[in-house]
Amino acid sequence: MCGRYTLTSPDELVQEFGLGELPFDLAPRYNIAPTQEAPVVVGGQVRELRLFHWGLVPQWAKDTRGGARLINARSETVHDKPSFREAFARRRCLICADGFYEWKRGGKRPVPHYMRRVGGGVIAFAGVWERYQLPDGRPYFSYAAMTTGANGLMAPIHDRMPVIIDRADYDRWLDPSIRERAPLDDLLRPPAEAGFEMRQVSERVNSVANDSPACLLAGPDQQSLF
DNA sequence: CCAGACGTTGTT
DNA sequence: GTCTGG
DNA sequence: CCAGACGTTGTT
DNA sequence: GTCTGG
Repeated sequence: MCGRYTLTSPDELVQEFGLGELPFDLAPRYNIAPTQEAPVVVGGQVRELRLFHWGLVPQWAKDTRGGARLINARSETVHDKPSFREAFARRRCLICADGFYEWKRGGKRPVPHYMRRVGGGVIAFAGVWERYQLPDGRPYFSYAAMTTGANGLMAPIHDRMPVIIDRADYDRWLDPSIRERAPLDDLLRPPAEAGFEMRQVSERVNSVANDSPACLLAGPDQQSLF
């Protein structure tokens, strides 16, 4: 689950996360895919926007590709999986998004759907990140998106969805002094469906080469945007 | 002790 | 690196 | 997540 | 079928 998402209005990140200004240019994105770079918010003294690669590479991995590249982390088990345990305890982040895709399977081909806040708006996924050392000594930063069970809106499409952190909980999720699972448990439940909307979208999104507003055209007739 | 896995998803 | 399996 | 490749040899 | 790339 959660293998593609959007960040169509990056300018909203400044206000949403209380950043001074964007530290780099961000183009609107309609089809963010694993291995690509995308912005996340990390905590510490102050919140900071960073560009990390989607697909967590553990420090022990032989390289940054292949099987040791983890795009999702199950919230139910993240705290004791060797690949995620330390990242969950010490390196949590907020993944900057404003919608995400899920494919409904069972027919002859998977049908893409898109969930967003009603009318749009920033969505922060719960993430964990890692710093990997490349052979030449440079760091490679990466992240994984936490998943949880589907809420009522998602259930007809798929049984998993990303963990979504409410604005009021940003500080707690990012707080590096919290290293246990228990004080974060209530943040890892399926999001309330109120305030979200979902609908079928264009199969254009299937190909990562397509990163344009056309990905969001309503399916199957693809005649209109939201 | 060393060797080998370490993850999620969906599908069967 | 750390845990599990043999 | 889906799309697309998946191989070697010898010859140019 | 399975792996890699984006």
